[in-house]
Amino acid sequence: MIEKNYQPADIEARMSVVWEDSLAFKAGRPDRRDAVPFTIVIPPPNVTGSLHMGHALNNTLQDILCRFERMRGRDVLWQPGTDHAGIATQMVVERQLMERQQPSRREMGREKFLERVWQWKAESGDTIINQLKRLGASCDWSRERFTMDEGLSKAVVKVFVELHRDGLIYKDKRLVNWDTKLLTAISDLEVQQTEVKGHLWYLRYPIEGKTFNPEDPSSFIVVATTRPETMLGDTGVAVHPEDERYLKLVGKNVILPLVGRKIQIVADDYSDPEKGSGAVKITPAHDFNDFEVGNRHGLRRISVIDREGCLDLVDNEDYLRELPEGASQFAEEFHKVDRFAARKRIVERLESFGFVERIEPHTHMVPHGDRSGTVIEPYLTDQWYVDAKTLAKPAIAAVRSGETSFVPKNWEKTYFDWMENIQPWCISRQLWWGHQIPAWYGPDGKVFVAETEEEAISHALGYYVEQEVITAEQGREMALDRNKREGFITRDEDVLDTWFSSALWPFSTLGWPDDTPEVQRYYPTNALVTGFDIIFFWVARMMMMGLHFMKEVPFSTIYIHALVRDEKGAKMSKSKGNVIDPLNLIDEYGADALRFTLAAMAAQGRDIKLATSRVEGYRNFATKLWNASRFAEMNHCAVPDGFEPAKAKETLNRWIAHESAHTTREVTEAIEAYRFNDAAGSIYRFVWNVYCDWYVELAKPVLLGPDGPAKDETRAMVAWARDEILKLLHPFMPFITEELWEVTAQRDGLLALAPWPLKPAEPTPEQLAMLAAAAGPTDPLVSPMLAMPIFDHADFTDPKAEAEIGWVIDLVTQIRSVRAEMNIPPATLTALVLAGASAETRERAPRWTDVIKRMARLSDISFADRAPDGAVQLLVRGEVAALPLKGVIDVAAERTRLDKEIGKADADIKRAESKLANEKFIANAAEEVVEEEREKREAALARKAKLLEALERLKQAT
RNA sequence: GGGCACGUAGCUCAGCGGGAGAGCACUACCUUGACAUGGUAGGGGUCACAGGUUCGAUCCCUGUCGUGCCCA
Repeated sequence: MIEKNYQPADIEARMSVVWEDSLAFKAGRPDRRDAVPFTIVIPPPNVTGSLHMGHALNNTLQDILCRFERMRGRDVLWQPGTDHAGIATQMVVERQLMERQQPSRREMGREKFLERVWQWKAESGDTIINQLKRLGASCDWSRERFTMDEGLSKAVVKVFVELHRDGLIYKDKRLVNWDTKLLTAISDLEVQQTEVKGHLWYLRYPIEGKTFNPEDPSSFIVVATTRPETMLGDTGVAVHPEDERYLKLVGKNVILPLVGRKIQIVADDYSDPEKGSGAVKITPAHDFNDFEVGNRHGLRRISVIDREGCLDLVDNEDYLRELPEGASQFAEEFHKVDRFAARKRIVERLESFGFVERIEPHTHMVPHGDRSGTVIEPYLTDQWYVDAKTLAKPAIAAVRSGETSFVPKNWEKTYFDWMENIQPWCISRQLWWGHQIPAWYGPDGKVFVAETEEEAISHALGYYVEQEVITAEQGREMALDRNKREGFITRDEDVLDTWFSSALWPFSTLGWPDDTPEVQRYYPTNALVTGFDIIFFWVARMMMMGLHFMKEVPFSTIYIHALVRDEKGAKMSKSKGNVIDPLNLIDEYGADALRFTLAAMAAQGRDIKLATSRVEGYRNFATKLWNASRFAEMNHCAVPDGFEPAKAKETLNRWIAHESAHTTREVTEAIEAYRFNDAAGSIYRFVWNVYCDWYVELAKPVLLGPDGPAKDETRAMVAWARDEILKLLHPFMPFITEELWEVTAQRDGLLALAPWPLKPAEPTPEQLAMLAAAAGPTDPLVSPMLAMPIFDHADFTDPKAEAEIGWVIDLVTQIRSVRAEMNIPPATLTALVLAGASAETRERAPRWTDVIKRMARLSDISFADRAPDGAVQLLVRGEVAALPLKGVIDVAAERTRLDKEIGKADADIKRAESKLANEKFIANAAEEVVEEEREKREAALARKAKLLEALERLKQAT
């Protein structure tokens, strides 16, 4: 029994339990053992996060694919899980500690702090998972993974050790993006360039051997800089090799103001003669470009800023080397001054000595940390790097060859551009929460990379015995006795970039490095569904790691969806306060409505500006379906055993079977092509504008009429078409459809596992051979080329039924329209006269008398040779339908109406004729197009003739 | 500066070489036995602008203006 009102919250709560209890989403169900697998790995959300609109969209689309393929009979694995999100999570917990005025991370120490983070993960880790369940995500929840699980950690260590062994991971001292607030290195991708209004300072650097005089330009060279405080670390000045202004100065030295260091003027292309003064100061330890210039000219690197962004001068050997007397006093004065305060003070000091020529306002891009928001400091440290350039090569080739393809295709360009210019990937982070790097250091700092500490110590002992640092005897003792080797080697404190473990997600979640049945069966995965913002962070790295370790691409299709924005097109962000919480929408309108909205708006290549009114509209759509199902129930509609829609006798029933088959094809093809919006639009139209608006209405007289074969068949067909709707709609609106499926009939099983109305074809041997030869997409069932369906009922067509029902619809629509135009009240019934009707119409009409009378509010339908005098005359598919309204209608108004109609016909005739008169059109246009134009002309001419006749009759009547 | 999108009804968006579409909003009428979270009918657009290609351009090309995003 269907409840009177559609209450999404009740249904959704109940269906979640039903699915969970029946293990509906479990991969590898026994009944699917022989089925072709279909795999998607979820983009793992941050374990401490909560569901935002982007997740809602992302997971809705994945769920549509998974539910669709599950219904098509495949063994679906939608692999769920969460990401430990190193920096983000550590920040959350640290903030908590601060708010609760508890000991800080450093005060409590690494071990205690990590315990604390795990505790927080245990408390909040279920939040997002439960939210995904509320959305209806049909993941195999029994397989949930976490990037810091034991198994996944094992994969991480293995990958690190192997890449290190192969020389693809290495340690290097170079400039990194340093976050002075979080006190860690971050990767290029985590840096956001932000436009900042700053200044360009023009500084005078005195030339060696000349007496500095601010009035004498030959006594100094002017350099322009945006960061005057880094001048303390300058080790050169660069000018362009072809810049004639400075040619004779190249090779000479300048004396660094305030510091007294002697530095060289070098010629380098990096200096842009158009910019600033054409001369730039070179600070290799604090600027990426300067670092390169320094390398080219063998300039020293002097770090003058510490990890917290303060000047670091006292006891700084690099800084103090070769400085004149008195330099240490200056160092003490500025030591530990914050970089921005130092900027001000140094400029003041320079000004007081006349070293500042001028200051210009200057807008430029300044790097900021995406998490901390603080200005990133290029900082010289030892970090671990991945040789991304080498790993990128196969990843580029795989997309070039089409083994993996992007949908929409234009993202491939973005992918190639980035991959072809890829930089070494800095993977070490000075954090505590994450995978600790499996590297140990011996007493002299030598690195031993190994999967376990035992392994590392054995390598180390072997090495140091060989090096005669320890004796063989000592080595043996230390190997045997844990206490004796205590502190001999120490583990690298750093952890890995979160994205390092995410990069392994498509195979680590399946149990790799163990050779599990899941790895065999579900790798490579079929589709990856994600937003463009993580193509670099995640997609590219999965491609690299997948190809390197599995020798196969991780997925054959990468579907890139849009960003969800607010109604005005602004990116949703907490700081702007324009965030729409998907859970609020679910509470208010139901998960089905939200899902349908997102799917309907997910047109390729376009951002989604979410308007709540759309969600409301689709909630109404769900209500409509609910009520239509109630109607079917009230009329005892049920599908009898062995019912075959294609064998229906009644035209109306054949028509809905025809329309249903058409919709099935449309929806199926659209989902296969990732055109979610088209699929949603197609099913929406079918449910509302075909099934509800016409089929059910046209069926009412039969259902309310006397019992008999026609009524039996109609009851069956109403229920059958409803079931087809439930199936087609299920991937989009799983809750309401599953509920209706359950309550409308005795079922063999869940709708989630019911067969899709249109089955994919098994590839033929020829197709398989073709596939092997082409070495193309590895997934025959989703490859468009091979998706030649075996139709069951979906190839059913009945043009005759379509024509007949089309006539009924046109007739009713036109009568309604003219009634409204003539202001005939709904309560007034009118008669209908079919004038000069064809044999076909005379045969058809009696079948629809009840329906037409009911829907067009008629008292009677009759035939006549010609329309009665003073009647309103309509042209329906070329024949006259007359409403004798003498006395009721305004004759003048009717004449105006007819004139307008004639005008339209004239316009059509004119358009068609001008085209047909054009020789070039006849010569060049396709034959069908020309023929179509002729038909249009004939139809319009006929229409006009009839209308003129009608007008004539009207005149006679008055 | 380079790249990628996008300017279509009041709003949010589809469409895309052969007569402009949806939802919401709006107007009028309707509580008819699934549904007022509804029904019926209707108004509303030189498809940003200017050139070009074509028998034919909202659609393809070029340019201009405007908007957004990504990378330097």
